[in-house]
Amino acid sequence: MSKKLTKRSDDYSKWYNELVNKADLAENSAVRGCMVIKPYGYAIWEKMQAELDKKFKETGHQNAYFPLFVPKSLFEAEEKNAEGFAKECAVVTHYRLKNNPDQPGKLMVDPEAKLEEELVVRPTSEAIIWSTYKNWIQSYRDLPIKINQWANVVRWEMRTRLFLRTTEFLWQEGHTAHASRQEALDETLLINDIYANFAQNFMAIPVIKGVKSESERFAGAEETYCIEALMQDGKALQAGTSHFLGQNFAKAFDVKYATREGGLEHVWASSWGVSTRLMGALIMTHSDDSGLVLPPNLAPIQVVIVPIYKGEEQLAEIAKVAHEIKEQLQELGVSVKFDDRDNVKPGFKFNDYELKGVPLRIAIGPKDLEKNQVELARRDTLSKSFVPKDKLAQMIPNLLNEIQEVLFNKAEKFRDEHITEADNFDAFKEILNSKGGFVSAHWDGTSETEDQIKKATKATIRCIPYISELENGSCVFSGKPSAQRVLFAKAY
RNA sequence: CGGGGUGUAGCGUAGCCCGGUCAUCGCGCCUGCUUUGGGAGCAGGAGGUCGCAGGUUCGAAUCCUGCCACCCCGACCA
Repeated sequence: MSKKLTKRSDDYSKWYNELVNKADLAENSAVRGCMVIKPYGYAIWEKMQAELDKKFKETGHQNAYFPLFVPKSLFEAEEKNAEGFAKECAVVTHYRLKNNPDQPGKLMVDPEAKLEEELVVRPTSEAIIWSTYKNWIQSYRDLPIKINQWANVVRWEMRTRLFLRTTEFLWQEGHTAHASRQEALDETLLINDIYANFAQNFMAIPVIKGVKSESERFAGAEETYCIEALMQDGKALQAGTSHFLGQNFAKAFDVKYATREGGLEHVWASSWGVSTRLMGALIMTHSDDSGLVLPPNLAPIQVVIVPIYKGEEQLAEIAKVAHEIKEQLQELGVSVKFDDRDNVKPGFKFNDYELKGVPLRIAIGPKDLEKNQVELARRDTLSKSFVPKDKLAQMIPNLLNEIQEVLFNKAEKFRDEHITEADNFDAFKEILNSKGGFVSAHWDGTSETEDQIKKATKATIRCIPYISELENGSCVFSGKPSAQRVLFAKAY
């Protein structure tokens, strides 16, 4: 296997897979379509979790946990939701194995141990949660309920891809119940904003907030809001969704509350989630041919110190300086690793931390000790400079902020350059085939047209952006009147 | 479930058409010495039911049959 990473431009999928492996983020497991998230990858996910969790709690949400298994009868209660997920459910039908009489040493499913009712492994938790909320809600005094759960879900997809689409994935899913339509809608939008801010400010991933078209809407929702990001290969990625569920689940599970006025009404709901798919977005937004590039906010290691030395005495001298620097920086809240492994050479370490996307690298050698300086290298620009040792503490926090900003600006510029208007279908197709990215075009509002466009180009409506201004035009496909542009793209 | 492809060491592979010291090479791993300012060098070493089961043959990784697994392209999709 080559030491070098495949170039992004040569084979984007191959580059992506190699990067995920070589940066020590995750690997395919022997289990169909599932992945193993390795410690380094998981550390990044934990950073995301911590930040999101903080935001949810700041806005009055609480964490809870609901069962993995959903009895089929509950699962099917909300018909549209059930229908939407039916084709990708793992189902538990038996609860016991036994020795196989025909093949000694092998086990078989015990036909005697068939479940009365099959259990669906949750592809999403609305059903199990709403069957529980029914017991929790009687009066307007019980509302709102604003709960989030960190969990795994299973969707038996035909084709999988590390982080972007795996059979099992980790996510958070929020499920709220409210006394009024407006309150539930406000919640839905609030969360979409939280997602957008998180993506942009924390992950440095520019996103477009919008509404899904009917055919892309969550099964069982009245409206799906989303954030859409653009990857370096010109394909769009849905990075998060927030659904306004109306009273669909309340009706399906008969969840009513006594109003202040003495009436009895169904409650209003929202649900929302982001998943480990965001890891994929992170990789495909910032990485380069040298590997992962992590925004400082997400980097488990923000600064790595690599010693360059001959012999143990020299290492000891360098280690003394390295530890000084490390302590100084840690007091400022910067996470630092001093890599004094003796079994790999400095050059290997340089490459390794570049692959892993560590934002800043400090190299200290004998020449630096003499001059009281260090070599400081930036991952985002791959540039190096010599910095007086005493300046580091004041420089580095600022530099980390700067890198965070630079990464966002760079990604935003790329994204903006890849939003192209098309006013006829030939231009539409041409844009998709050449530069890719989002195509901003008029659409007549029908699912039929969307479907035809998808068949012809593989592009779908990613969203109807919030900011899309009303503008009279005619549909790029059917020529029928349209009131605003929507964003099309090929998507992951 | 349709169409195409692949199974050889932990990973990536050569060999297969044309059966016969063919089990090849690279990475990784182990030991030793020398190295350390951009993925170390040299020497030695360990590691294989050639996917599984049959068949043809004096002889099969190689040919034939069946099975299994995986991958890619579609349908599906956070």
